[in-house]
Formats: sequence, C-alpha cells, structure tokens
Amino acid sequence: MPTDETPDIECAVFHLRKTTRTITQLYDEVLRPTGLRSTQYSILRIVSNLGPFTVNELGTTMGMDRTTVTRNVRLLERMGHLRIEPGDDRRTRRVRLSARGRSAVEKTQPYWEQAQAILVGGLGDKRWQKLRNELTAIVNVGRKELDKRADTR
Amino acid sequence: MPTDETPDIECAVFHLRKTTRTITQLYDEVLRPTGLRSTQYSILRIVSNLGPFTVNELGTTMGMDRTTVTRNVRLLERMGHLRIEPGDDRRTRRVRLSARGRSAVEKTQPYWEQAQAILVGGLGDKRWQKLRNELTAIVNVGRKELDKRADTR
DNA sequence: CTTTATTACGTGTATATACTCTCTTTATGC
DNA sequence: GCATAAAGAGAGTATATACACGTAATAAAG
Repeated sequence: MPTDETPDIECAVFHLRKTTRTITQLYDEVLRPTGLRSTQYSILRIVSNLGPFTVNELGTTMGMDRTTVTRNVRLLERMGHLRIEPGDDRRTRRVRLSARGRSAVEKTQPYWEQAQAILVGGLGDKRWQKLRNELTAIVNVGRKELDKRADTR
Repeated sequence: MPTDETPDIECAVFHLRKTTRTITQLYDEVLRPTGLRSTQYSILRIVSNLGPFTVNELGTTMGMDRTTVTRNVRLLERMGHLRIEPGDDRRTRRVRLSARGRSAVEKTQPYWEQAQAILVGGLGDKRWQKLRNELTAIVNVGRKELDKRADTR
C-alpha cells in the first residue's frame, strides 16, 4: 500500500493532522539514534535559541497548553536535559537548558538536518519557505479566534 | 499574551506540530457542543464518504498507525457511531458507520462548517487551496521516505 | 490594609499517537 | 501437502495533548 493520494476532503484539521502525523513519524525515525523525539528536540531547540522561559511563555511560543508544557518539560528534566529553577516571582518557574541538554542538542543537530533535508529537498526550498509562512498565517488566524473566544468568557 | 509571531525557527516538524495544535484547539472548541473531537469527526467523515474500511485501509487513508486506528475506532464504536464487523477474510475487520454515526455526522456538519469558515475565511480560499495542496505534497514526500526505509528492513 | 481579582502553575482524567511484541490467518515455495 | 513467509490485527507501554479544577502568590480596589 504505497503513497496514496489523500482523497477529496476539504477539512483543514484533517489535512493538518494527517500531515503532522506523517512528518512526525519521519523525524522520529531519523532522530531515533539520538534518543530524542520530535517534540523533545523542538523544546530543547526553542529553549536553547530563545530561552530561558517560564512555563507560560514556552507554551505561548509553542502553541502548546500550559499543562502540556509542564509534563513535557518534566520529562526532559528527568532525562537531565532541562533545569527548572525558581523564577523572579514565587509563582513562576524558569526553564533552562542544562549542560547535558546543550550537548544533546548539538549531537542531535546533524540528524535533524538529515530529516529536514529529506523534507525540504523533496519539496524544494522555495515551496517550503512559502508553506512555512502559510502555516504561521493560519496559526495567527486560529490564535486570534481562540483569544477572542477566551475574552468573552 | 496575544498572537505572538513564531520566532525564527526553520524546523518543519515544529511548525507543523504548532499549527496542528492550534487549529485542533479551534476545531475542538467549535465542535464542543456536538460532543465530537476533531479526530473523531474526521474519522466519521472519512468512513462516511469513502467507507467502509479495514483497519489498515483507514490507517493508510489517515496517515495513522494501524494500532492508533484500532483504539480510536474502538472509542467511536463504544459511543455507538461505528460498527465493526468481520471482513472478507478472517484476519480483517470492516469498519462502517452506524445509523447513529450517520446522524451524528449530519448534526455536526454545521459546526464543522463554522470552524472551517473561520479558518478559510481568515486566510482566503485561494491561499487555503494552495496550502492544502502543499500539505498533500509533503505528506507524499514523507510517506515515500518512510516506505523506502520500511522496505530496507 | 484588607478584600477581591488576576496570574502562574500543578493534578486528575481522557483522548491521540506510535512502537514493539505476539497471535491468528492466509499466501508461497518446493 | 507442509514448512515458511507474509498479512492483518490487538495488547503492553510510553509520550503528547488539553480541559476542568484546585492552590498559592501577586496585583488591584476600596
């Protein structure tokens, strides 16, 4: 059962979820030797590039529910990749990369590049850049509506 | 914390997962009165439009692992939306919509249309059509690579 | 300065996801 | 025909995800 064309379905969330499932499987497969899953590497990369973060900030950056961040981050802390320190305020916690986490990101980088090369290579760099922009655009559409609905409540 | 721009990150799987999280939240929010989640409605819709399916076929169509199909379908069976019958072969099972499932799809349709309208309306129909095609394209890129790797093993 | 609202975060629960391993059934080789 | 391979599916386990609810700390109102 090789590559089947996705049938005539308009539903946006269906296409997005199907695509994300498939591409996550690809990245997970390529990253497998590193012991990091796609989401885990994403979190470490984001924290590495833009951190440190509070739990809330990380959630906003990743479009991820706060409580999901808590659990994902806890896992990475147990693996020794992240450190979770008290924040400025006694309510907040500061999530930052550990030395081990930094090393893991470096070691994983070439595998990530390989996966990225397969995908971007298969689509073409220009098309990927455009796609990336469109993804950002619909995130903003969705985010805006969700924020609007949250305000009403 | 309103709509924040996704920072300068190239990683494809990060953008896809972030987008899918956000859009799933939107659809789930709009679908909430119906009691169906995004994935559940997607499965019912697919089975309704293209079914019946074996577990494997449904997995292929949705880019979903076979074992995930088993569990998702079981849930919908317990809700009374799907029926799971023996297939042509004593190995296979046939997944089809029940009368109740058909009714649920119909009742849910206007909510789905509302969510879809928010998204497609926010992006523009032309851009959405293009985006949809690009999503299909990268699914095929990913699928092809995954199949290649599966053959080697 | 006390009451009240807001902010930041965690737990309980349920769905979504996929890999590994195993079982049963069908197809293939000889 | 029988041994072996392949196909279809489920169970065990682990991660990913988010909503409802609860708690502690800070900010705002008076």
